[in-house]
Amino acid sequence: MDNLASKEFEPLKLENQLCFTIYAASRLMTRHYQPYLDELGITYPQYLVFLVLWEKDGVGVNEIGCKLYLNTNTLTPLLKRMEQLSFIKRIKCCEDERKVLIFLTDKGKDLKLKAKNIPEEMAKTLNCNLGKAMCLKNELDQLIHKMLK
Amino acid sequence: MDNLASKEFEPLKLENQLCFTIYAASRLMTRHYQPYLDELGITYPQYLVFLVLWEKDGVGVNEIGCKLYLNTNTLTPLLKRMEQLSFIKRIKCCEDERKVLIFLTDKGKDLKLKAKNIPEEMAKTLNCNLGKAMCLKNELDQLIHKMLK
DNA sequence: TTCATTTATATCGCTTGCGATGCAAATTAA
DNA sequence: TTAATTTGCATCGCAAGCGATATAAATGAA
Repeated sequence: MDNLASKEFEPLKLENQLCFTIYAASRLMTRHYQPYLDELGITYPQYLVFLVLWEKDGVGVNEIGCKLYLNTNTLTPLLKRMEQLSFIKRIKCCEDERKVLIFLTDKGKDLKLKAKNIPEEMAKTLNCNLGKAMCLKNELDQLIHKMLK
Repeated sequence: MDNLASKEFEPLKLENQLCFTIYAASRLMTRHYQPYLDELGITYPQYLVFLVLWEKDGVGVNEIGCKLYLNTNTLTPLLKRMEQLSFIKRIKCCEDERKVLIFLTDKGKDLKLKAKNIPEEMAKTLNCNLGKAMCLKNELDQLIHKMLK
């Protein structure tokens, strides 16, 4: 890290941008998942919605949004596509007619089995040690926490 | 990190996904830049193109794409919008008529001065130590390197 | 030279992502 | 109870991203 010691650290150089590294890592990660998700017939953001629903379904749109930091203007069309693919059902809540509850269909539930090995595959292909990955995740979580304030 | 020690580490849990953390950090980072970029009248991906061009302009579309890991199908419309805003000029290369060289206009060059303090502002608002940030960046660069192979 | 291949960029269609806005149901205040 | 406000979701419009495909210029092979 000569850049740190050197007096000519250039803040506007691309290679010094943490933000760009995160941005690039995110897009490359999505690409890296794609072949595996293609097999399941889903996209990466849809995969994230599944991760939420596999833990607990019958939740409102906004509850999914809170967990993924996504607004309804992104989620509504995304969820409609997932419904079109019959992975989920969108059902109006009886107690509160404003709410739309999201339920997994059998097809959606079954997908969990097919997805089971994806994290392992990722770790393998990225030659990624679990401890190190969780450490990196922790650093990023701290950054996220600062940005949410 | 009890998850690491515990036998019930659930690979499909959202909170255990490094990929999601990177994805979330990327989007939140873009949001975090937005007020600053709004002042300049540019978007975040456009800012990245500027970072490339401020270092060296008169480059081909593909050279920008290599540095940002973006393809021409993303860059062409993006660069056309930047030209519409008269930040850049797209000029056919004489020696090789296939190439389109991207040049900054004066307006585009002047923007560098206005952007000068953005990295510093970011570090400040994120309460981010330079050494730690570069360390995190280094970790992510290693991950990126694995995904590019 | 002529035709096939490669290279550089562009076009098309689709899915995010999100600001601005709309709308109906629920809640609160008066 | 009635009106104002809040809440939850949807719609619209635009800018990325990107796979698939197209096109024209350059290069290479015959």
